[in-house]
Amino acid sequence: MLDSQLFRQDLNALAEKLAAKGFQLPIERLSNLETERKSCQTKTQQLQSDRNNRSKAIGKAKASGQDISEIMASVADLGEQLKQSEERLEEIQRELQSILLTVPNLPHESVPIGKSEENNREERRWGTPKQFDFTPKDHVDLANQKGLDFETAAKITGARFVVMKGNMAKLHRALIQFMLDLHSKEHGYTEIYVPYMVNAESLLGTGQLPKFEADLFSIPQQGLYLIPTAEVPVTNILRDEIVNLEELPLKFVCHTPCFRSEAGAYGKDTRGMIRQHQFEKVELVQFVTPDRSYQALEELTHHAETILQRLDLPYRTMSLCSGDLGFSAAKTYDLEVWLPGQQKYREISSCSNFEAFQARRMKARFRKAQGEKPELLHTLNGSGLAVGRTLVAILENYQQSDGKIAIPSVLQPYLNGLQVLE
RNA sequence: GGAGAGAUGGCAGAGCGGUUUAAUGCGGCGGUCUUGAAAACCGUUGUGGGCUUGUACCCCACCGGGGGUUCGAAUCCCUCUCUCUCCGCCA
Repeated sequence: MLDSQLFRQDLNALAEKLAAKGFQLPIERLSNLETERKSCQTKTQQLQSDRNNRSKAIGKAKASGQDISEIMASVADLGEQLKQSEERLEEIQRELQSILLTVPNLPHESVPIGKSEENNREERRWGTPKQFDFTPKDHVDLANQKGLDFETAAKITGARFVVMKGNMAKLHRALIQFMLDLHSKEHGYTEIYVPYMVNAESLLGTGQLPKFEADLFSIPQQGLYLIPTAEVPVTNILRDEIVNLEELPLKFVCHTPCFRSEAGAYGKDTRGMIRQHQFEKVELVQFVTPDRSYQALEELTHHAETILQRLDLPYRTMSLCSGDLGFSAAKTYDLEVWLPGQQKYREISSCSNFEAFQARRMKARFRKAQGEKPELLHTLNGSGLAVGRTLVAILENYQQSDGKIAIPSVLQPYLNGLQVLE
């Protein structure tokens, strides 16, 4: 959420900035609501003040045994007036709030302006796509005899799920372990375990609600949702909290399954495990002071890149343009890994700085020193990495002419020294 | 699943319809004293919002969440959530 003060100033300037993100600000409606809010709030508070004073007077008069009928009469009409005023104010504020909750974050000044992913800016490339002396297969063709089983998953659940068996399942697990270990041992993240179901407040805090309910799996009976990313439970750890400056930065690494309905992606990536309803992800989350959040974004992105480098997977780093930025993000780097089966770079990580956007929704704050006013934190997160897609990248990049798949050396210790997946 | 108890400021803990917009203690911060520190003493110490060019002042809201009764609610009523104790069940 943006600072509500912004909506009381130059709405046209604000609207212009939001237009870069493809959002149309309802200027007239906002300015009308804001005008009415101001007069209604002032009036309501005046009435409340009146009521408080008269009620106190009644209390005192009663205690000293005086006649209170006169004061009681003077207060008679106040009640109804106050009630109406309070109800109207509440209505206005609810409306304002419901608009504010659907306004996306503003892009950072360093973000390229553009409409779609074609306008994303390539920041750097790492590694060279391997030249195969045969036609590389995609992961589905490669793995259907090696333990990736979409048909069984379709039977027991439905489309966009997978069953993994034997060494394929172990390789998948090894990736998770490798990523968690690297980030916690070398990058200073604290490993954390969280619930895979969250309440609506948490989703509101990180920005998935109220706008993107259709993308979620929900459990209406209990009023819970399956998490679409660990970002939701982990970031909400600091909801309604005030932390001390000395505790910052807070850095968490967390492995969870992620559940996404993929509504609106019906035709996309139907083959294989690029786009599943359930997938594993290792997520990096940071809470930092506002002055160093952009430095933290560079660091966090580098932490995610390190995984790809250690696995020797070629990738490129893209800076998303304004129109391609997510709802809550001020700036995002996507990491795209090379997939020989598709002859394309495909997203495998997304690293974002949300500035105070999520923190304001969550009331996640820090205090510089005893007695100082609390300030909003900046929150960041990034995949480090999406595990399913990393598995795909390994299968496709490490395939051999004999159809077997070499195991990256950094993973072998996690697989009892296994060198080849047959 | 059954029975009961509870949720108050950073923490502990009183208040159970007005005279307190929450007593007291601990902790934090500032000061006095001291070569310095401790102790003692004095003062101060929640969050959000409104008004305001900004500050100060002033005002409003907040005693787990929501709703109600009342001129007036931390206090009474309803409801939800969470915590604890006992019983049952259980990985």
